Amino acid sequence: MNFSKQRELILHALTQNPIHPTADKLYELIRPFMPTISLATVYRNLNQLVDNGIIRKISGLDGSVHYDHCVEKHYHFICTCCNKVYDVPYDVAQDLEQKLKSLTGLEAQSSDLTFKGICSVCQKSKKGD
Amino acid sequence: MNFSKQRELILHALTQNPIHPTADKLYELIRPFMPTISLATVYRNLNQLVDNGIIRKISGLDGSVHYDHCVEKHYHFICTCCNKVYDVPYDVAQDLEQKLKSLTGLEAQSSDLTFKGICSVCQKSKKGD
DNA sequence: ACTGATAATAATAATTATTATCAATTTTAT
DNA sequence: ATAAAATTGATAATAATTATTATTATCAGT
Repeated sequence: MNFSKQRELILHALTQNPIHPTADKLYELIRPFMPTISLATVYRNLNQLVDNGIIRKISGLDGSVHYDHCVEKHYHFICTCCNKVYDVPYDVAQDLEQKLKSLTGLEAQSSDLTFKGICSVCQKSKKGD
Repeated sequence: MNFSKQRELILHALTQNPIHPTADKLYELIRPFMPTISLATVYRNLNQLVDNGIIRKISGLDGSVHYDHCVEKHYHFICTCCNKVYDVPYDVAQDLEQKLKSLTGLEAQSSDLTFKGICSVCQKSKKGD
């Protein structure tokens, strides 16, 4: 992977906006700084960054894929009401790959744990109605 | 939900083909038995069955969503080589929602754990080359 | 500084996946 | 049997992603 301004911007936008954005949201975030950037470039770079283990994909939300700049092990909580993605600390479940191997023999390179529910913000606003 | 032949067939195809198929794959599987069924009907019914907790969605594979007839708690292993989806028994990780709550306070309605790696079939065939 | 090889880009077309629309048909409860 | 509600097939519309193509940027080696 060579250096490119576009890739820098995408990575920077991901790091500065820990909102687990989609490719499209990133495109929006970056355009003010580089109006000429192409959506295809965003997609291409995101895929490359994922392939190189620099960022992570989060799927599970309906429709589009979200991205996460944080490589440290952690999980996600998706609010089914506001669709926000929250981080969940690693100690909720540890060494899952190891347990998988000892129980089934399968060797996983990665694991992805995602919870779904209603976040506290949405629970409060619902009560307030 | 009313009864309909189409829904019966979709559910039956899912149960008889534990390959975690996509909507499109199910369409293929069903057409020999009912050539007039519409792809839209397949999508519509899958969504309804998911909403009623009769089947489950599996996302995480690139592209399309896969479906699982089994409602019993279990997880998945996706082979990055052949793209097959294997079932992983529940005892690999138990009571995750409870641990989430006690550690973070978040209340999850569901959790989804997916491993990725290369299955034994693909590992063997690679060695054989 | 210049060059060739390669990688990356913008713009857009193409593809794939899914949902919405709607008139016609089927199912269910009366 | 019949009316209301639900479901269907066909297709259009939308959304998400990937592929294409001509052009431009990067970088190691002159």
